[in-house]
Amino acid sequence: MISPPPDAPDKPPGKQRRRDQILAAAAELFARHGFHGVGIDDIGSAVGVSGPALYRHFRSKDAMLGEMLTSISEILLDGGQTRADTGAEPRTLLGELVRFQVDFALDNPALITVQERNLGNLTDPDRRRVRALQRRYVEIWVDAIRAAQPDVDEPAARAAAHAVFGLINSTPHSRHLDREQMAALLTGMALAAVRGAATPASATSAALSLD
Amino acid sequence: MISPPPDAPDKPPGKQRRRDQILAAAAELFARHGFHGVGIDDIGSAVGVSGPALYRHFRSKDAMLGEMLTSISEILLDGGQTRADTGAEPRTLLGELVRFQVDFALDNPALITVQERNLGNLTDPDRRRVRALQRRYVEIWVDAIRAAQPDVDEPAARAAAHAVFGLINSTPHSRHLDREQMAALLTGMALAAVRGAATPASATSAALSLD
DNA sequence: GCCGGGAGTTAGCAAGCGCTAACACTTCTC
DNA sequence: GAGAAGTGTTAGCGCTTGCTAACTCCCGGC
Repeated sequence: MISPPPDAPDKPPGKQRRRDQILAAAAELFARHGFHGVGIDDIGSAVGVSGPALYRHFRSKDAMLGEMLTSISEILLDGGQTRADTGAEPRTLLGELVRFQVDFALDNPALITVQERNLGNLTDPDRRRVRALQRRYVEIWVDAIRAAQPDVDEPAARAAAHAVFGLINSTPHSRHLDREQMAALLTGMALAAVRGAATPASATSAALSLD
Repeated sequence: MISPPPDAPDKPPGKQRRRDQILAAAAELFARHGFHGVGIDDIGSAVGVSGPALYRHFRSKDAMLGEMLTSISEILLDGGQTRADTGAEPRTLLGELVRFQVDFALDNPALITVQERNLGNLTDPDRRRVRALQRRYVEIWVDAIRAAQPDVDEPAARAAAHAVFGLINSTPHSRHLDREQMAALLTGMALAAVRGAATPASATSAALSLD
């Protein structure tokens, strides 16, 4: 499920594959039933081993969720950062960020679902780590939005970023379009929504008027 | 001898108040920790009673979630249906629907969160009921979107509706604006997003161009 | 003044949970 | 070919969970 590993950590490659396989299965189950709704045995049998064998690869069930969510956050932050570092034109950068988030959400629906729903099930240190990474990712978006639309103040841009995430991450809940159509639709809607975040007071009446 | 099974929501008003109080507390807890992450004792102590007292009001913990989610879905469907029945002009109706959903999300963040995250924890019959109600609500939106923008085909309109729900329901995750500003921002973004759902193939390039 | 039943209490059960212990088998390495 | 390391197994522990049982208290109606 994890499309590209963030980087190849200096672990034995065979063991790393097993870990990833377990994490992918766990992500699917966590997404469907929630963290506490999934047992160790469920995860084990999903990868063809039974129960406690997982403790050869992870210290605890909490550690699985922790590693899952930190790796997602690192992938997103990394992807966002490299795109921001290109110094592209504001509207182009915004389009790139949207595309990136859309692609990730479409390719990893289970991971997106887990990240949205199970942040509260992390241990305190893990949650702090993930929150910090997420905050930096949001900051990239806030800067990009404000660069493209200077009339949006910072709190509004932050709220707008979260709203756009909600829009894009709605992917797992609707599956009636093929991938390319869905990507195009979400990209178009997300960019339009960002434009709609400007001058929110008048946006409503403008939207209600006929064009 | 054995007291009657308490599962009739339309009974004495005093008892009804207690039920609602319990459901509100449970919603808050379910939203924060997930269904399986909350114990009967947690819910009880949140309303000032301890543990098994809740079984005077609900048949089971599953029944609490079931009643919670069905009542949300009924409220949303009802609100959507009455607005659709006014026969208002398409763009006006769309604005009304957006406003309605925005208000509900801003006023009931815990309920919105539970509905988004804990549908999978329902019993099978409850889930079927909730799903049916939700489908009818989405259908109202699909019709409204297509009435306002006939060039959007039905599957795209359905996906767009889900995306707009994701946008609006992102409310619980961002709390840096006051209620009115937040409502205006979300309304503006949602309506812009719906407009952006038209002609998705060209929307991306259009959005990337300078205005 | 009693009494029937709604609403609460504590004790405790059966099941399920995460996790450890002890052991078995395969695969490198020297 | 022996040992180490890695990956799996089953048995079972201690704890928590949802829920029931048995009992108490309060309160309105006759």
